[in-house]
Amino acid sequence: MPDTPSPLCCSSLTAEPLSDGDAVELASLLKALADPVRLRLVSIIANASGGEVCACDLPALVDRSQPTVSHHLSQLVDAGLVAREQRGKWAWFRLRPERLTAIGELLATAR
Amino acid sequence: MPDTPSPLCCSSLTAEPLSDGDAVELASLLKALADPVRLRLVSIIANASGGEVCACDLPALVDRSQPTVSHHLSQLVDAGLVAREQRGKWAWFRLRPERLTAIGELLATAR
DNA sequence: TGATCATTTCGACATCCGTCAATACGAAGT
DNA sequence: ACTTCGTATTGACGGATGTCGAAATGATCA
Repeated sequence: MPDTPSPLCCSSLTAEPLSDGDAVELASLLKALADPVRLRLVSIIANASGGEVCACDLPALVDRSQPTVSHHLSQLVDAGLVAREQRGKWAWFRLRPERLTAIGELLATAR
Repeated sequence: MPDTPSPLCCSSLTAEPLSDGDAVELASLLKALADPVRLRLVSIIANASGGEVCACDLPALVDRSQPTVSHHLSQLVDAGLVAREQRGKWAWFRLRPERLTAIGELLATAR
């Protein structure tokens, strides 16, 4: 699990043509976000009071089975967009804003 | 073909939980971008001198067959990220920066 | 150690997606 | 009209993805 992925920090879509490797990495990041359920999970976590949400509440909020929600959360965590913390028997999730804003700034520099 | 899609303009990921419909629409936009070949196409177009590229050059640049490139370009056009113009027998493509920056700003407002 | 409860993993299924070869379409020129 | 050449569409194939029920894992408490 790469904690500090490489190309997000400096590359811009418009500064120079994307290398093949950077394109694959950026695509996998965007793919983690490019699903309605995962987008709603992210926005729910972002809007939670205290900035964190218990996994136990999420299946009802996005109207999916508990295994499905767990699957989507894993993808968000793997992409580095969301952080997972185990507290007692509950799992809590919070946003990693740096990652989101990094993607955002990369796209926002289009000209 | 919606020329002015609704939720991109005002909604933020963090302002309030995404509605189901907005999530679907945003997801389809991100999905259009979440592919290595399409990302490279976008960055190639963005870096082209004159801001536009002839379709005839693209298969070689992204190392895919002509039908595959045409398919990807269609998806980018359908998503409103790229504009297509027929000139003689050649098709030229240019970026639609507003759409890219809109996505970017939406993601960049994560907190 | 058992029992209980929250979460993840597994297995299966249907659908979607990227890809190419073959074909069809369209615009220019002869 | 016919040919040529660039681009789009079709059809098919393999692999990835979203989904769920069932079973496995892990953590707490009695």
